Amino acid sequence: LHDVARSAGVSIATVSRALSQPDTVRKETRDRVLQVIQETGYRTNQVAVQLRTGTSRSLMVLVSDITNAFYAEFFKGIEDYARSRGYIILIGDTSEDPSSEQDYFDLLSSKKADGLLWNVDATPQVLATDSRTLPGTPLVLCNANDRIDAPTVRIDNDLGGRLAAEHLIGLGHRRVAQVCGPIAHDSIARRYAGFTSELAKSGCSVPDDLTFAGKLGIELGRDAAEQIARHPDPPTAVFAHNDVTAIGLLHTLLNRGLRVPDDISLVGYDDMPYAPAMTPDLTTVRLPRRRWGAAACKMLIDVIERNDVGQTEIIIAPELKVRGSSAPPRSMR
Amino acid sequence: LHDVARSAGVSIATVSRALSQPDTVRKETRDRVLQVIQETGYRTNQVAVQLRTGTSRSLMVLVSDITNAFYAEFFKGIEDYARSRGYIILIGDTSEDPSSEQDYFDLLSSKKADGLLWNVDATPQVLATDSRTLPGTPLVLCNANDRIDAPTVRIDNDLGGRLAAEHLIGLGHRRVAQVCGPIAHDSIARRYAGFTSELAKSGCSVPDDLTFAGKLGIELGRDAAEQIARHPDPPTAVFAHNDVTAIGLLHTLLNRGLRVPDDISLVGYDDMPYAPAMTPDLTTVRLPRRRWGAAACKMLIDVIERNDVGQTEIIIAPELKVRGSSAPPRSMR
DNA sequence: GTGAAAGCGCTAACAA
DNA sequence: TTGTTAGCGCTTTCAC
Repeated sequence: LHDVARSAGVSIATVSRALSQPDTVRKETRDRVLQVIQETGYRTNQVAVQLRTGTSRSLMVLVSDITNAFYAEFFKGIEDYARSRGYIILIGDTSEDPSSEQDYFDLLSSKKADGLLWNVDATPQVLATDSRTLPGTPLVLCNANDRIDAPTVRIDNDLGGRLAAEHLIGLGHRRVAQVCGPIAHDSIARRYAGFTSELAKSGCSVPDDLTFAGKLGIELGRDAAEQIARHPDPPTAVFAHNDVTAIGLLHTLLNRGLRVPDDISLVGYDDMPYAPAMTPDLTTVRLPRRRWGAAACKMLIDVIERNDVGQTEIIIAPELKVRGSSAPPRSMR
Repeated sequence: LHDVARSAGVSIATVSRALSQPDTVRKETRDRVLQVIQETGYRTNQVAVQLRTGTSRSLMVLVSDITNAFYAEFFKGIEDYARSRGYIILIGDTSEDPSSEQDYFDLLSSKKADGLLWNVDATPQVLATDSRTLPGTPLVLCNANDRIDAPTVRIDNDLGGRLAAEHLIGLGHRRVAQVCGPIAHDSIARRYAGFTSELAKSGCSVPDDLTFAGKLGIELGRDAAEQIARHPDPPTAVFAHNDVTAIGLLHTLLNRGLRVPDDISLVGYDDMPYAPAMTPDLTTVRLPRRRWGAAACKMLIDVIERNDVGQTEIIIAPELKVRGSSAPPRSMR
């Protein structure tokens, strides 16, 4: 900055102004300054700006497991929107590890980021031990969490569960299995509740021995499929709480000689990119992940910039994608 | 800091030292200071530290498309290793957009990050227009790129291609198709070169009308499959440059009534989590993505901290995972 | 319209 | 062992 000022024959204050408030500087002066900046390739030091102004134009995004391919589109939605408002994003993976969470929170209180977009599943342990750890920075949740009071942009998982149930009931299924994630996660609990309550409308319920719960993933799907294949009175349909799990189910069911959807129908959740390329292609509840990320990001930036946020909770509706893995049960054909 | 100093009855310098160089402070003083910090919940402002010391203990990771699920494990490898050395990572998606790249480079010259881990595919356009844009910060590439001179940690894609060819040749295939990504990408060019050169050893080559190139993805796989299915003299095996593309191929081949691997064998690349859950499960070239990320991250931190980096190029070997989608051609059975 | 100077919160050289 | 102080690079009053 000093060098630029010297070369342009002005003070550093003028250079600074030429950059941040161009109209407060006479045109000729401004042009001269910008000329020098062009020549020297000067770039302002963001850290100094940040220290001085207390603003970083960056957002922290925290997820519990970056390994989950599910987040890819979600990040993209955030990234694109953030960029359009002049922010960049910092993605962090807490691995649900308290010390890791603490590290990221420290960055926030250091004002390295202006706000936090938190896709929290389980209530983080930091909150249990020390309520002070949640920094007084703008925060938007991407999942409902009754332990934390903050604006939220979330998927309507209750609706998602109901869509799946409605579809299966509509096809004529009455004996149905469900493969759930950790019920302590709000998003999972709602899928579960939506699915079972919609079934209940038709007098159906999922028996305990057809309810499988665990960490969602291929392995859980495989395990559930094994038990279903061995079951004396097997279900005619299964609802899996995400597509990866559904893939595991599908693979093992086919291996065990069951035909999908002839013997058993399968409904997934998420609509991952590979869902339409399974054989049979997977009926699933589509989550508009990119839109979800963008909406959450918009709300966070609005909070940061104290714009009119309007509603404090946005609920995004999923959508059923009917494909080849679901059909009426054999008894109906 | 001032407040803590006042409460503890010492100077701010002592507080600073108690935190960063505990042994230069008398134990009693230190304890008193730490006590106060504990009570007040003081957290040091990283931005100020950064401005003063010129170090941020954070690393920038740049990829061209975060939407690619392939990166998930790669990020995790980086994250875990970075954390073990006390660094945090900032993930950015350039979308191969020059202005976006420029924004991220600015962060680097601002010293918001101590170094850059760059998984560059195509040579970025910033380099073409302005050679000054590449900041003088520590840089490690995660893909070879002859336009940029920097330490590199990369996958041995030549070997990957050769493993696929060797496998197919070994099974007895002689008429083989290949579905490639953009040949301008170094990683793709090497897969291609490795595959074709290994085939050449057995006097085989991939005819032009069985070579399909484009943006890797389900659609490319589908298109290739259509053409293969219609081909008057179809191949007995296909090598796809990644698993997503292989999934698209598999789906359409099966839809067109071809049996895999009975009529046609299929080999993918990457070993994505869903590869073993396809039907048939996918033979593929496994890339140890987590190890790759960790190795790259280690090299970058070593460069930053001026440790002995040793070699300046690390090449990570992929590994063939033989599964159900490949078998000898019908003529050999 | 422009310049001088204070200061964001911290670290490190130097002094005591 | 501890305190004083300069200054990292910038923005922003307040004078001129």
